[in-house]
Amino acid sequence: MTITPAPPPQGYRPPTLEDVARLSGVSTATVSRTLNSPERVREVTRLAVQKAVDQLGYTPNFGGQVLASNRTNTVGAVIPTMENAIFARAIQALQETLSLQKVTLLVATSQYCPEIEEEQIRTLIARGVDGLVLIGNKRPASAYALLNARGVPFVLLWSSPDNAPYVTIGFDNALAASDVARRIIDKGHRRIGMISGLTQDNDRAMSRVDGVRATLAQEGLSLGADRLVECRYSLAEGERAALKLLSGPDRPTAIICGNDVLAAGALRAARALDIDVPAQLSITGFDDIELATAVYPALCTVRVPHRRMGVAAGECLMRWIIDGNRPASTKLPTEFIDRPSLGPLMES
Amino acid sequence: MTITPAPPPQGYRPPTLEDVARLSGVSTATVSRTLNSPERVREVTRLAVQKAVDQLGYTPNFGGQVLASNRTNTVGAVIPTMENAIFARAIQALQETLSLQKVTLLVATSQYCPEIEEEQIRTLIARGVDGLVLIGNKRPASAYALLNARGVPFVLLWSSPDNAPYVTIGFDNALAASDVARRIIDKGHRRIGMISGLTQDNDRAMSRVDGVRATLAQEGLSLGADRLVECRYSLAEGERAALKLLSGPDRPTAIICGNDVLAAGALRAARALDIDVPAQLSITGFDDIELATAVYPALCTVRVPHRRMGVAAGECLMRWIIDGNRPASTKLPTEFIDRPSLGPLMES
DNA sequence: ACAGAAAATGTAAGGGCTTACATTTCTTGT
DNA sequence: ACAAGAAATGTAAGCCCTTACATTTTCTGT
Repeated sequence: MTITPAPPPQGYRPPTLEDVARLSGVSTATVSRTLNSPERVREVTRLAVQKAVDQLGYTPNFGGQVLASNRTNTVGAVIPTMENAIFARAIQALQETLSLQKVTLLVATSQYCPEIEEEQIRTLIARGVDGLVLIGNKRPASAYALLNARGVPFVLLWSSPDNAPYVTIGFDNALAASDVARRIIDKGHRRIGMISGLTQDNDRAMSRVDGVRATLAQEGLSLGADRLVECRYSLAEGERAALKLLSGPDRPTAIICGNDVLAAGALRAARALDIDVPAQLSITGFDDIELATAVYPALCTVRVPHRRMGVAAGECLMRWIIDGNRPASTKLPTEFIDRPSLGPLMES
Repeated sequence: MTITPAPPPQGYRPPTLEDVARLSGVSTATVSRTLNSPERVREVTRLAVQKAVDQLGYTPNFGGQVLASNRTNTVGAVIPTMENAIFARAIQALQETLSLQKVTLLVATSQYCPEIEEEQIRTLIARGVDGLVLIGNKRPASAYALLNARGVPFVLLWSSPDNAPYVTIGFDNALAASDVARRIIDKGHRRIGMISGLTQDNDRAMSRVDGVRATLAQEGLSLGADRLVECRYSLAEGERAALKLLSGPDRPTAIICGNDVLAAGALRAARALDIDVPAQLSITGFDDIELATAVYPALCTVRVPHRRMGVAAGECLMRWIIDGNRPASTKLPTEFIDRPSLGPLMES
């Protein structure tokens, strides 16, 4: 069995536009046109060029293209993490949308850290991305300055378009969370706790807390320090946070979680403490990822329009890049998903 | 509130190397050196150049760099899907490793489809990636031809290095699966079923089935058509497959799943049929993603060295790209993770 | 069949950077 | 203080493509 794959033939120089032009007997301009706007080339010419291209195995040189056209056909996205399926799916949708326009997506992650995010934005800009997709609207002014300095089109996802003067494709986090709280109250719950992601630097997490707080307030309830725990978005941290909420006196009968991963952690905590869900404790999540139905009982949650955001971001950004006009923001709806982890308050 | 962010100043032309050279009173070559190999420039000069760079806010033009150096400092990876956390995490590790060398990662997904994968490889090559990371070793000859034609360094992940004449950083899928089967047998199980990912086009799935089959054979057991179901890697499909395995007569007392997602699906099926895990049915997974401990009971599984593969792939590829020598393959160990979803056979 | 308009093609000028090689400047050892 | 070698810097030739504009070919209507 041959172990060494054919090495690049030495002295081999990949064919260039000029080689194709020579072989097909036309100018380089015509070859370029054949490749980029075939409708502007007569059929016979086009065929001849095509033939030469195939024969030589010609592939355009990326650097040359970029230098000459001043476009990379690349869009960048910076997401907090790929490990939460919700972002992975949105990115997938974005990618599919962009690839329809022959645009490639560069994905970077920030680990929810503003400094890393800014660094990633810088890197992507240095790579000449034609546009950017970012999550949320809370970031240092220096990051926005960077974006504006280069005039790179960018759209924000996940936040509410109401909250920032940038093109945003998102949904009303506060309203959705508020709705969850309302329904929990309607089930009779009064001792309600919340596990939130870190609200520092995270407008979505903040809005969700605000929404819950506002609704509780309508009922004269509050979300005191003993009823609200912030932690990073991980199963283990969610579990720890829930243990804390559940171990005090007067423990909550319902816990609203900032996302499904935290809720799954809370579920694990309930199991560890031998607290039945939903009979003794209701738990709700946010996102509606697959995990929500993998756990038992299945998580009551909020469905976030991740795919629609991804698609819309791609379309919106491409429009902006191509015609140069800053498009409008879009607010998408969320959907409350009722599942068994939320139940009525039982008298105890 | 201003709605329109500052537009790119019209007539604005980003500063070039030459602008920096002029301002700092040196040649463009020196500026280039200052940026790319500062140790070759005297300190006073370096400082002067740095100052000019800062003053002008200079950023190298990507196209120019690529064209002149014939390197993009980009590596591509094609993975089946981002929605399985195992790949997401490996990619994360790869990305971190590459970024140490100022290399950017382009990620594409194939949805486990060989044609899409080939198309993605083509696209990445057209974008001038300096190297590629691919999952598995089973793909059409045309895909390998593509890779060889351009002489792009590439490494394969996840497969066993024994199975293909390419640089591979993986582990012994067959052995790991075999080990799982062994342990299940040792717990007394004899009626053993398996839910596998689609083995067509997937050497890892195939190897896992082979491993299980071999071990069962040692005990005179077989994995007949009634005991092996193939399906796509999703929770719902795993559930459906398990329902099938569990609804026949003489149902298995243990089900080996091709990954954790399938196992979580199987767990859901067991719950639907009111079959207790592990008392009446043992279930094992593969990967050891977070999901494995989010479900109840926690999944017995095999820990796959995803991060190590990602890191090794990055290092290996960069070495290859830089010094031009094809590196060796690496086989990493896996670890059996014993958790409650696997229990001894109970007399019934 | 021909003028004039439209379509197709060609010419050639960049675009910004890296780097081989040439030149200048600095070190070192005596 | 000077020659020889080392270090630093400069010169200029590409790298490959796109596109504005110029030229040629084809088409249209009469």
